[in-house]
Amino acid sequence: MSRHSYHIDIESVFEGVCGLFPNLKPEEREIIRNNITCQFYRKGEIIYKEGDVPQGLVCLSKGKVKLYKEGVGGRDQIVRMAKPIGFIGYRALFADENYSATAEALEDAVVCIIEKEAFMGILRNNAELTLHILKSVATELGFSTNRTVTLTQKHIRGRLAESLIFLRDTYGFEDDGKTLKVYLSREDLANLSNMTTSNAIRTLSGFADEGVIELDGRRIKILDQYRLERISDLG
Amino acid sequence: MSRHSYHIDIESVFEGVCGLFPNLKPEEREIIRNNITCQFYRKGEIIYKEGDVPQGLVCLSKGKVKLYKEGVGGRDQIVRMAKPIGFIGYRALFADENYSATAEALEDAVVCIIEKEAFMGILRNNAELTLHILKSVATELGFSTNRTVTLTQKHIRGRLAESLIFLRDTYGFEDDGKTLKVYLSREDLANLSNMTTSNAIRTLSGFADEGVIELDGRRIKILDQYRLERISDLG
DNA sequence: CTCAAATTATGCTATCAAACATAAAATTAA
DNA sequence: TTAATTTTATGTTTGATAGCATAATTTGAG
Repeated sequence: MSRHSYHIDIESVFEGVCGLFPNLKPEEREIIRNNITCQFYRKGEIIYKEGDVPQGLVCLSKGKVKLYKEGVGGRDQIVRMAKPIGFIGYRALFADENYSATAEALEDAVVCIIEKEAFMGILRNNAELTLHILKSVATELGFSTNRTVTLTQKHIRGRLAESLIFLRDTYGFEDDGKTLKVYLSREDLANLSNMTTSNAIRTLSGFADEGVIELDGRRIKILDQYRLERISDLG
Repeated sequence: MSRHSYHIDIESVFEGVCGLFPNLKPEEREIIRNNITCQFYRKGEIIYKEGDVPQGLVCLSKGKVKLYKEGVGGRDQIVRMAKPIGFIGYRALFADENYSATAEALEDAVVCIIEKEAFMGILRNNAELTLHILKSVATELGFSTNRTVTLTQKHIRGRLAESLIFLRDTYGFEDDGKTLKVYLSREDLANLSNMTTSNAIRTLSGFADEGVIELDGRRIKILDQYRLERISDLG
């Protein structure tokens, strides 16, 4: 963990962010350039909280972030896992609402914010860009609806297997081609899969006993992807 | 139920649809006018199926529609309840995907379709309209995420109470100010609330015994909104 | 109208997952 | 380092909800 503040190369962060937008005009790039601010967050720090007012479009330039909602009985539900380079918190911004989830850094992270009105001004004059974003949000709505069904209908093993597959698809593997490139606590894994921590631990051990995965602390190695997918599909 | 095809006043349907869009230019209205087709569906008929390819923007002009996904173990999950005048199936259209849910008429319904390319052409040149739609979809994504949490974390009574409140907010009351203006089977109510039909029947009877609602076949009269909301909030 | 099918109702049983308890191991702080 | 705290692990109990069975009622088709 870095002791003092981390050096942020704003120029490269800016280029990274712009790379997410299709066909920006020079004057639009300039507006973004003049309305972007960066910030460093250490592992475990909160980037924004459920209920906060969005100040702009938040871009995750470095580090992984979990987004979660506080559940009815204290149990959190992770609703999204973000990776760099990508946006977080845009749903609330575009819906003109307060944040509906809390964003927490899972690793040291660099985040930049494009000031709200500057960005919305670009959108109001760029239908292509707005349509591009609409497509992303519509795709995400599809994921969310699917998730509702699987989280409510699959059994514990199916839900956990699906989460592992989801993590594989989101973050990929380490160089060995087997170890998930994300290191979550059992509690986070539980909150992602809608189960208690004990059940996440138990079920994970079960998968390990069956030889589907291998565990080493928070390292999860997927040994048998086919069987994992079958467990997920069968519910 | 009308025996033969129902007479559809295309002109008024067209005006109804355009009323959902802000500030349409005359030439845009003209494009829509020339690319709209109408169809009548009887109660119980399928408007489109999960997996079908969207042919355009579908507008529900008359009648109520349920949208559901087939669940893992045969149990369906209702993901949206649509009312006139409003759109259905737009998520798939904007995400450029096949439909992710099936749309079924709960009553005799009139539906019109604005041909896909004609409509997308308008969007590509109208950032204000696209932004307006983006806002709607972002708002709906918020609902969907909320729903995931409540459906997974609330107990049966809380889920059913929430569904009744949702139906009240969506369809409102009959003239008596108490009877829900939508008549669902117990199975639909169960599929909306993520529970078995038996449990929907049982829990509904429980609410009636407690004097929170009054039942008369599919008529549901909400007698005590405050208590119903408390049941929903407590989970 | 008459019969068949679907829906609603209710009781009983089985089971999955939560809750609780305890302890070992790992991490963090002093 | 040691002590405190958090995380992980595992066993047992409890409880909510699904599953099944049966019957009454309603709806719809012919």
